[in-house]
Amino acid sequence: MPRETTDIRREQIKKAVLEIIAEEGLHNLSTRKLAKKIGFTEGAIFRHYATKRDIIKAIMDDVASDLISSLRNIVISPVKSEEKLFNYLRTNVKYLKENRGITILLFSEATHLGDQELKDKLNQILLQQKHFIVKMVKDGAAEGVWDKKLKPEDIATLYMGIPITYNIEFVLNKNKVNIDEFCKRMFKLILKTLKK
Amino acid sequence: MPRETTDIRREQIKKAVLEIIAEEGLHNLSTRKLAKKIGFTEGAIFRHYATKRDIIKAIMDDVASDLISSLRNIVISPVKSEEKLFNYLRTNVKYLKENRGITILLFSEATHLGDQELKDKLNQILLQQKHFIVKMVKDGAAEGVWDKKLKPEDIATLYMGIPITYNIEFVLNKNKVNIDEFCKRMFKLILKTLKK
DNA sequence: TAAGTTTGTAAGTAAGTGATTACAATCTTA
DNA sequence: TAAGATTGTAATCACTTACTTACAAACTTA
Repeated sequence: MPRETTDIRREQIKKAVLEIIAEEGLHNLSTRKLAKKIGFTEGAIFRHYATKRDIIKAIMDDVASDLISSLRNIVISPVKSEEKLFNYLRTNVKYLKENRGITILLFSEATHLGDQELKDKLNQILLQQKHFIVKMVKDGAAEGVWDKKLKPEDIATLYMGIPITYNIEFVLNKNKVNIDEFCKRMFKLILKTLKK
Repeated sequence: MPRETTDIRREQIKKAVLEIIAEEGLHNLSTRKLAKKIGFTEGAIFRHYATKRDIIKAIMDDVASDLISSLRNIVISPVKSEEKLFNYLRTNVKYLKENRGITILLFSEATHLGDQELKDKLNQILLQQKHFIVKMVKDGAAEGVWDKKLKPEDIATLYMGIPITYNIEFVLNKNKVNIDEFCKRMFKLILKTLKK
């Protein structure tokens, strides 16, 4: 195997990790399997990451910047609250669908890892998302289109369940769940909850 | 260790499995640790269950009968739809909180196990719950208190996210989330969605 | 081009995994 | 009470795990 820079190798490793997790779950991710997938030896992996957990941590940092920044762009976009919230939901669900490995990492295994550092990272990501929802709901209320008596934090909590539920349904029933249909239906309900 | 019947041992084993999962996660459950927790040898475990997976399967069967039957009792109870739905939510969330091991098994690891038989069992449990929600919503609509134009299946999907979200928040923020407060706030939102 | 750094390999480590075996103690039943 | 079934133990199986070590090849810089 030809030499490559650590930066390139790190990206390859993270990518391969997510593929394995998506296909076989975190519990089936071994450094042996990982090395084979990338096409070099186990020793090389530990040249670029000190431990297996470091790879997971690096991936969670990626999510924190990738997903969160694309959601942030929606939150600050100059469209009406209603359209904005729908865009947000669609982007959120789509991201989870197209990044199965990350979803598993976030909502299943990481939640119960016992590893406090990983838990903190996850918590930060979720808190950031909640913050986005709260902001959108507040803006909508300020615009006068949504109920001002609602607690935005409660809406955020209710909202958070939607992408997670989608993921579970998707895993269990595979391709049966259409993403656009799903988002439209859920959005309709949330909208009814939000309206005066 | 004194002799006991297989029935008694099976219960002890299942209980110990759930304790270990609740404390350390499924990935930290080994037959060695399990034997130590119960107080006898590994060989004894395999006297009462053929494989480790068989234990997990047995536990999921327990859930299917325990939780589902207590939820069924609420669904067929002779109270008003509104009260019924709240009781349901409270019981559901409470069960998940008080049975952390089962929750982990259901919503995290089992979802991504790759084991089709376990997936099927989980799917059955979730479908049953959805069916319950659909029935309650339909009954409420028939009574005239709730919006008949709503698709009960959509409400069921939205509902399903609530207990799961509670669990994630509970794991990440530990005791900070009060169960009664949480249920009341979420119920209020669902009710607004349901009303005409 | 020589010296030092970086990236790879091959072979290994100790520790842990689920499961099995041979055997003994205890219970049931004839 | 004898025979057969059931439940336990201790030792061990073959295998996988994350990670390390000794060394060589390739790249960088003087």
